[in-house]
Amino acid sequence: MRIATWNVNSVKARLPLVLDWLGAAKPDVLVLQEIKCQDDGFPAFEFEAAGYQSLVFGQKAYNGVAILARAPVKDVVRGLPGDEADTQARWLEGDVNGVRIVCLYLPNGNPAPGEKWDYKRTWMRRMVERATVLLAREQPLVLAGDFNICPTDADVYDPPNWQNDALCRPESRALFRELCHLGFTDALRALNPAADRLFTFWDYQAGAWPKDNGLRIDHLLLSPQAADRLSGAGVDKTPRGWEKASDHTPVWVELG
DNA sequence: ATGCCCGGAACGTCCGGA
Repeated sequence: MRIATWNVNSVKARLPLVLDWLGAAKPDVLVLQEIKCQDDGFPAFEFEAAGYQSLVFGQKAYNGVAILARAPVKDVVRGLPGDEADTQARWLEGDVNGVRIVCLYLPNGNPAPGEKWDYKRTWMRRMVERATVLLAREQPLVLAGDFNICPTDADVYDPPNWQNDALCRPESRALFRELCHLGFTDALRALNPAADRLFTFWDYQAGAWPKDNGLRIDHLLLSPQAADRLSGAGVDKTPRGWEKASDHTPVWVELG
């Protein structure tokens, strides 16, 4: 079972590229972030024609997450529990062939300090709470998405310039480790322990892509029951080089 | 010098992204 994550930076603007990639990579599940549309604007018909069912938690203009799957998605949860007042569409759960899939779009948090920085940390505490509940089910579970966190300096092209950014700050990294220490495996890092320049995002600005000035912020975290089945993981950099590319590229895992 | 780019909303230019 192949599961992939991709922050597409508008699903409408990226539709031809996503369809091309689905046809080439043939994942069983693809989770999308920053779809930037409401549920009724999501191109479900086009994905259905490509063999994928759509589960959408959308929002006008900003955020928005979706799960594309070849098999039915069951036991759906829309939104990260823990704050009824939170209106941002950043969390979507469902079971696919017995594997619990979470598609998440963690807040950026810049500038720090500030309201957005506070929101990021509060959101991450809610994520830790929810992940604890899901881990107790002792089923294969994959937290996949744009975490907006570089776990270590090895995940940053220029660590000194990024040390005060919300993606790299010690508080962000500590919360990410707290999450991992509940029992998750960072799939890409587990299979590539010494690799550097293992990036998933390159800014549109300043020639970041041709200079390979990237960050690793898109992750797939596996519960023990999922990690036991881990047989492969990778970053597919090809779509970042396409015309009209997203600034993120797909990351995938293979569960045997 | 967080500006360069990009998408959405909306129709001029700002917001958000990371």
